[in-house]
Amino acid sequence: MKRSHYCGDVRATDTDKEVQLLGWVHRRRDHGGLIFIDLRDRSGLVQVVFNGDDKKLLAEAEKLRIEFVLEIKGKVVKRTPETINKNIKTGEIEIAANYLEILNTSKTPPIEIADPTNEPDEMVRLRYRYLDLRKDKMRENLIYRHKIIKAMSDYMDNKGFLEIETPFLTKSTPEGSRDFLVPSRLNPGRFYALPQSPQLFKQLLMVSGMEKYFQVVRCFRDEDLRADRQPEFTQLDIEMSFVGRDDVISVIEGLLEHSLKALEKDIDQYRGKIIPLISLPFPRLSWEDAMNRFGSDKPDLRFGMELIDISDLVAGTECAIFAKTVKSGGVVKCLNIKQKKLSRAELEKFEELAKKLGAKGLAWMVLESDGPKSPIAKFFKEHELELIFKKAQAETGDILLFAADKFEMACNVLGSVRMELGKKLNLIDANSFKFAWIIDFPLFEYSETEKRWVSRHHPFTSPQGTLDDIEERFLKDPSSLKAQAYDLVLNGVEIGGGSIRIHRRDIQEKVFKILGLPDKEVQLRFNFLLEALEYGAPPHGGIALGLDRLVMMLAGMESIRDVIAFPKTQSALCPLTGAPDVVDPHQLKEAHIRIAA
RNA sequence: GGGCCCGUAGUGUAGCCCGGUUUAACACGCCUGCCUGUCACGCAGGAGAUCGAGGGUUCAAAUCCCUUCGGGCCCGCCA
Repeated sequence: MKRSHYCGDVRATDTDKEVQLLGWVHRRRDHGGLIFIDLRDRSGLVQVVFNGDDKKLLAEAEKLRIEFVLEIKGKVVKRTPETINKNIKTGEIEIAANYLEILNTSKTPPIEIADPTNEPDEMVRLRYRYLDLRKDKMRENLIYRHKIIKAMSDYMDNKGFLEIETPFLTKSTPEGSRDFLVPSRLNPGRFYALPQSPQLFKQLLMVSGMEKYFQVVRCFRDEDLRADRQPEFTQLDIEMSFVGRDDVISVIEGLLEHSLKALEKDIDQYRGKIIPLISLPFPRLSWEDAMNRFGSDKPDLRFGMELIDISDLVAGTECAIFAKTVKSGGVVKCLNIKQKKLSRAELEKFEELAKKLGAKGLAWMVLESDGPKSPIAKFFKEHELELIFKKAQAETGDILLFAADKFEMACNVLGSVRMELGKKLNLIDANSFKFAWIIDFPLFEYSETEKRWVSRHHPFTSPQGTLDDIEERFLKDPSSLKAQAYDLVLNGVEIGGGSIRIHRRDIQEKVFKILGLPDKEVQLRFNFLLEALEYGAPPHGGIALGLDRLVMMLAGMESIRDVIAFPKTQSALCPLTGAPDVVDPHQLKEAHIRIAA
């Protein structure tokens, strides 16, 4: 049984041809003696007519219901001008059926496949995912995803990269996210871990002399879920030998340019999608600039409203909160909301948000024609206010929001407020795609919970500078050490990150030491890496792109789940299969596992 | 671990604030009948809901209170 055409591909040029179609009943319009069926397959819709000339066939067609699976044979006929349907690709023709076989019937589906406006509760969508995936939106998203990943693979191949698979059953490493563990039946009491990323294997492949590696690979992290985070997700993982930061960056820029262009070819398979126009090279911002100007290490560059640092202007004022903050090494920053009205209640909402994020408060000034209305204006002298207004380019009708805190806290708080304002005040053009590189990240950050310095990227990231430099600067101020790391950001979302790696044992050991990892632990967990670095490891570096997130952004979706065929709920459950589930006691016994009750 | 929002026929919603004229409404879908040019077909009729679950307040609870379950968004977490 073979089809002659896909439903969506039949055209006026096929007129008078006998065709054979396979598909699902999308909609039916039963006029009694005349029945229309919209037949759907992956390619789209075509109208099939049972015109009543053949009474037996018509009687059979009367049995048809939504989502029945059919084999249809018939003749392609041109529609009369007044019956042409411009809304579908096949609207100039229809199929005059002369044969119908019902290959399968269908219960009434809990999801209205033909109605794009009716989107059921996500629980229903995931429970009946195979039906949800029949809808245009999801089908188009999955095709779009396939096309872009295929284009990426082709590009990598053309550039001489080898796709090499790395193990899923691997070793748990300290640092980083929580591992998913897999018990080893053959080795009682021992566990594999699913990889958080193929990081160490791709480095070992560089030691192996593979030079250019890539992999479209699943990664696993047992952390709490978000709209853009799933416990398993897909990366385009890349590693190269003998490269520096700019080499990696230019590969990715070329990759994205190529892949987005390739999407244009198949645009009719995912109508409604925008193919972003991008211009190379992407802007680069140092981490510090990104924090200073946008209050985020993944700034959304689709709108302005940058943060303004007024620390030097308030240090000597009588505004105690501001002056004290600056004196103790913190910063005072503000946002200028140009010519927008916000009620006192709305301003208080933003203060609430700031406090939730850990700020002590959020001060505001409403610049009215008769002067600034503000709880804190009285602490400033006239000329002090004027300097602040000048720096913030504030004029009557503007509103200023202030945060005073340690550098990162003040930036993050105003950065979040900025994003909320951007959404609330409609400053964001949903059709624009702003890529940017964030570079010169700090190598370490201090973990308050662990009371020690931890890697901001990962412990294999090469520091900027020489070994002596590193020792000296670490002793003086660990936060001043910069990493040879880079993140790719799109519209305020981190879609990739990478670094030049450490390829010398002595430096790697030094970093482990700084991180406070006991020698024994290092020996146990990372000895294989340290050893490998001693056998002619070339300088190398790479990057990984989060493909789910990238596709989500490009496809205009708000959730990563809309570009994953079978995702999990926020509590990491699969409503379709019921995973995770209890297992048979025999299986537990074989895995040498006892459940603590 | 914490904050916020949601849960009403198969699906999407209204009703909830301020308890009683509600016999829980509307749209889609479903069922029956009619219909030869529709394409969101139309027309006539019909079935379908213990209002997530449990408890409480009250003469009276979808509506108020408490508990609990499930879903979503966020903070923490995500080298």
